[in-house]
Amino acid sequence: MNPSVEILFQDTIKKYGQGITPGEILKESPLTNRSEIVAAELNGKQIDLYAPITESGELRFVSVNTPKGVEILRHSTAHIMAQAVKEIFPDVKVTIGPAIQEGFYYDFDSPRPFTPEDLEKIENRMKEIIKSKLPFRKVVLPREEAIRYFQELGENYKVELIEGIDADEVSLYSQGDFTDLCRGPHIPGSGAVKAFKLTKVAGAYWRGDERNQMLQRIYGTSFPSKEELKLYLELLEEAKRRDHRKLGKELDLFSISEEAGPGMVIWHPKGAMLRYLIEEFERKEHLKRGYQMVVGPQILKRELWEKSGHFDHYRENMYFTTVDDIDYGIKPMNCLSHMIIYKSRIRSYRDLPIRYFELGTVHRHEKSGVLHGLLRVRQFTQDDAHILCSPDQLNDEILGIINFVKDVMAIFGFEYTMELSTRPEKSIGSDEDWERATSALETALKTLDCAYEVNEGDGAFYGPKIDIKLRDALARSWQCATIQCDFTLPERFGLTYVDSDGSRKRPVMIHRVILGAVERFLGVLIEHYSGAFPLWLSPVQVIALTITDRTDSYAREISEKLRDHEIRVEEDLRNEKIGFKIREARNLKIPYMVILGDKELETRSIAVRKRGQESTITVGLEEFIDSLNQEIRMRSF
RNA sequence: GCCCACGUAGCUCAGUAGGUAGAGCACUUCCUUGGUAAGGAAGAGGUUCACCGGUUCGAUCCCGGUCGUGGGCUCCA
Repeated sequence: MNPSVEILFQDTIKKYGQGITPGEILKESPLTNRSEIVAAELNGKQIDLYAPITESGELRFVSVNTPKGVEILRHSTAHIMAQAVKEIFPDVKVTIGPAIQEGFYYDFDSPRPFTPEDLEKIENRMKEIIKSKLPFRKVVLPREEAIRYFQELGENYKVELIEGIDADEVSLYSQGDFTDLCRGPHIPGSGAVKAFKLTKVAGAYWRGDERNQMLQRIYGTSFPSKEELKLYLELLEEAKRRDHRKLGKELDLFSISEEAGPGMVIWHPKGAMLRYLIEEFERKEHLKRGYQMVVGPQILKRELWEKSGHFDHYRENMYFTTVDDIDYGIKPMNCLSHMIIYKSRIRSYRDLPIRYFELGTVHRHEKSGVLHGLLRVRQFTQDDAHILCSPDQLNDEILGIINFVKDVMAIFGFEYTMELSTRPEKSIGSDEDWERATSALETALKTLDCAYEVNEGDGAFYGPKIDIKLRDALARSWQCATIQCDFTLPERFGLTYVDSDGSRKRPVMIHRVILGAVERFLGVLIEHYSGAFPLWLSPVQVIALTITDRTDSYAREISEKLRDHEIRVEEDLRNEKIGFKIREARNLKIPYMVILGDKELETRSIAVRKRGQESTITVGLEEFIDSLNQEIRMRSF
């Protein structure tokens, strides 16, 4: 019998001789985007365009303009980079080079670090490789043979990788003289790379383990077209413009002083105002939802941290101090005093749920290398709450928290993703507890129709959790809110309540934050709004600009009246031209300028210029105040 | 904590084959009273180039260390 395969493609089945390749089928297909095709899928499995087909099935093509296609393109670009690196630096050893979210990287073991000049050289060599349109070839070798092959080349990392693969055969891809261990698939040839750029060098541990050898990682990216690459690079530029560290300085919001200490934020008047506004907002929102405000001490005796388990598990991240020969731990979390409040009297099931809220300032000794502007600091304030409830209240409580998060994020205009993390290998608590808590979290997510991902085994050792990650204006995500169930602390601290039958029961504790840390949230918020805060959050809402000093007293009168209506207003009475004052007010992104000259003085009016607009409108002060108040109430952007 | 890069006036940055440093903005004073994105002039400002050591007749520049910042890695109870 003549071996043949039946291929379903675009709703029709056709017979081909065995060994036909997707590339050949593509050539005779009526597809109009043939030049975009980088790989194929046979029965849902990705294969190379030049791979002989040996089984029947449904064939699809993968365009470079799809997420799957661009991943293949980037992965192949990483191989081309490795080829260039090996050609220029033969004594470098290759390790791994996957595609990642926005590009690719490849880790090398190099006797000396790469320099920016090296990157340029590598880029140039890559361009030559691409120009010469080298075909990619796939070879399948028995495992042992592949190990021998890489052993001879001295590529011990590859040998280690293959030794870890549980299969009889492994696939190798070559282009030119370069061969790499790889599952594939790959683009048909180096000519398919249209637009790439190497972006940075960095250190990275072999297999991501800090006990291992530090490797040299080169990051790059690759796009189907030059235009897309350009757009991406422009996005990076935009990100730099929005960087909260840059805007924090320009708008005079905060500083981090070497003198004071790394990871310690110093809030300047405008930044402190921003914080105050956020905190006021939070207090109100929590009171509305039945939380009680509490305040605990900044340092608590060391024994208490031993009792909670923090001393055993978290000591490295804590600060300690000794006063009158007594050891204290500076709090890295707020839960302990909340539990002391709970324990201060006997609780009935009628008291539950109890929701304690604290804008709690904590200190954590984060490793020096991880500090980053406002997003990772050593002292920060959490909008922290601990909910103590009976097991059957868990569902409603979690539902309430998720709704809280949804409401708040809508006000700021954030998009977000949710992740449910389940029981890790090392954990404490009974199966029943874990099941109940996990299902409570899951039920709430489903009830509220939330899209979420599950991270199996990624929960805390004391309970499952939901993490909410914000997407900022540049589609980067930041972990802010988190909801964690805890079975340990109520146990360790002997928390109980008296149930309806008179028996003592153990409450469940939920740790949760909505914004996370005020510092981090503000950092993300600054970038989200690009420093142009909505009126209700603007540290300065209105600035009064005078044209000549003839209107100085009128300006003072106007701003005083605005201040009487709790509008945050500044005056610019400097001996400068109006164009100059407007330019500065624009740079400071103040929502409203009120321009005051002889004309306005004469008619007792004001000329209002709104942020983002070129022209002014002349109105009466009362009318202006009314519209400001309305905008503030709406919290609109 | 690890790898790499960087650290010059309040800010953004230039500079020196190693001979004790400059611009713009900001600041002060004066002139200018000007209607929608930078009016003009003068002045002051660095305990001398993050800090500490070393090499040198001499170091901001070379070498070593420390601290800090940035990009990554790891971590993020």
